[in-house]
Amino acid sequence: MNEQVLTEAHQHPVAADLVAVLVAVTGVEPLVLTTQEGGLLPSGPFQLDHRSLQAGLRAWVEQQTRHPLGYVEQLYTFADRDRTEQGGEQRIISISYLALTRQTPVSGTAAAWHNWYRYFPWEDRRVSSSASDESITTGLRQWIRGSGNTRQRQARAQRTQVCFGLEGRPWNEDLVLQRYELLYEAGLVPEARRHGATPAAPLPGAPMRDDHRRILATGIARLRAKIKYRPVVFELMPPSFTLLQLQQTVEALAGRFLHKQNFRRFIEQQALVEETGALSNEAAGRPAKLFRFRGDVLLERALSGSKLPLVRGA
Amino acid sequence: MNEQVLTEAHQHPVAADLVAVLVAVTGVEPLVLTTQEGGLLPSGPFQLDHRSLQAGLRAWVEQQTRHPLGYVEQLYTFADRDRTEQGGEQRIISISYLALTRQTPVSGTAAAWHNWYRYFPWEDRRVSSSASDESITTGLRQWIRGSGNTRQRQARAQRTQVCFGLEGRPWNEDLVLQRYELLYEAGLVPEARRHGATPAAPLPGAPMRDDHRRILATGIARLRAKIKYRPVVFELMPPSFTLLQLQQTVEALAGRFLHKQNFRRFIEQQALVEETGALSNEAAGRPAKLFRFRGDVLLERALSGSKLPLVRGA
DNA sequence: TCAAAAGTGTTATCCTTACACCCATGT
DNA sequence: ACATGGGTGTAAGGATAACACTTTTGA
Repeated sequence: MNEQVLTEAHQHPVAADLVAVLVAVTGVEPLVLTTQEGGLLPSGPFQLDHRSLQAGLRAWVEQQTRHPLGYVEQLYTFADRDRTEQGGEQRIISISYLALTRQTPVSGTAAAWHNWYRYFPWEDRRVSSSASDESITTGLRQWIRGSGNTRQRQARAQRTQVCFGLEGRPWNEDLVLQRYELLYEAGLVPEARRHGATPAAPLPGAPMRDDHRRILATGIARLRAKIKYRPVVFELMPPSFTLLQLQQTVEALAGRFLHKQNFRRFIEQQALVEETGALSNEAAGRPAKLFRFRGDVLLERALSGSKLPLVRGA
Repeated sequence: MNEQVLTEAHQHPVAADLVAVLVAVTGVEPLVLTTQEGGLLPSGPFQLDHRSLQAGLRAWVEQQTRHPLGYVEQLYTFADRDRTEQGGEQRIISISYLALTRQTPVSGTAAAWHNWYRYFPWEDRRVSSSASDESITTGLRQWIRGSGNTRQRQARAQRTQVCFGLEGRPWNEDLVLQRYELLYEAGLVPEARRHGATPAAPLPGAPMRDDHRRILATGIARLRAKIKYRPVVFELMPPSFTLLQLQQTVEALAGRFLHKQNFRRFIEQQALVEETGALSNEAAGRPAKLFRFRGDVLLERALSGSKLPLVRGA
């Protein structure tokens, strides 16, 4: 293999881009911070003076949006697909991050918060599925029919059914990325046109530049999965909150309504919150107890839940 | 901000390295594929002729080890810390992957399989914790004492207790990376010396070059967490296997013994396997039924388990 | 007084954990 | 016969899902 020679000497240069999916929630709306009139996520190149990837990301986001980052975790690193629209010589790698914050107004920059369902209307199952669902199923049915052999047609049909919870299958809110990629393959999102797809009937849902919408889908999927087993929601909450506010925050992220009593049991069973003693009377109705997050439990126990059936002794 | 100027024009070049944590299991041993006498994981630079990151990874691993990859998933992208020992001008980022395979002998290359507990002896709780545990607790106690104020000392003590399941706390097998990083911070692994730590008493457990041992820890942690909710173990199994073999494979990965009957219920409850009809009489004792993995279920249902208390209607 | 939200009680069902015990085979 | 591993039964306890109902406030 003559490639072996390259191993030592050449280090093929690439450009590394840092991209942030910065999320906040107000009331019942999940928000994502964008630049360029909602067409891009905050991002910038990884530079030599950045001490680490995270440090670089923080620098870019704070510069572009005047918004300091709190909780940050790495999402995924992308390099395949035609990543930039112009498509120059150099390869670009995107290292993406999920960041959570209490929403604060952005001032004096081109950054803006947008409801993330603007980009993925089909992901909000709280609204009685309207125009969005109609055009999706129509478009996908066409894509299924458009495939060559019966075998492939069946595979496409099944994939569609699983992703969108059709034919009696349950809706799974975690499959955000799978759904987006399905629509991409089916040529139903404008971004796919850059990949030489037939320009099918456009779907409701705003596109983004480069593959930022795909990155956003990755972020939403990760967050939806994570709130189930890690107390990350609290990064999005004010210091004290009512249980309804907490529930509505989770509902905003998951795009689904939750069962009130069972949700409360779910929360109290994890012993993650404690009463502040104060009451809230912001909403109509009866004043609710205010709670605060017990940050200390994160240290005390390593929440994980073994899940495997261990033997007693060991 | 004059950095803004850089955004458009400059793309600071970095080198992107692809690193694979390739795992297999034989009998009761978890194995990882290495090069350089066990000092490195298979790796190589991302090149212009690689169609995607994964494609590049596959190319490198197949070239270095003659071993084709099956299941592959991205792990994490590293860039912080002094990544290379020489530390040149250029920044290097490592994009790491976890790969699973049925073990096959490697031939005619410098690659070799090693039991991964060679690098992390303390992670195997199946052997009655011997020399390894002794020197760890001693070393960490010293590190705790060595901290300035009482507050920090307490924090270190608590972190140690959670990570290593001390003071009545349960052992959590998922905290592989946290444990390694703790030992790194405490200067108890040789790799830390590159970071200017006091050369403390060396711990049992082989080091690796660059930060490959950290990447390996990341891979093990991911795999241990994942086997609990995704049927990835089957990537490591032969086409047909007994339930004991399956259990021992999981035990090898988790480093813990499992409860036989409950493990079987756990498996059958997920309906992931079916009997082949044949029997195995390789081991002593009564011949066991052979099973095969039902790959079809992966398509049928999107296994996920909502976990959130949804309302009936929606 | 009525709408809106808070909060309590209760049930059946399922999963988890932990026992104890019997079965089939090779040496 | 006995060691080794295969396989079954079952009972207690906790978590989940689904009910219905009472309480407290503001308008």
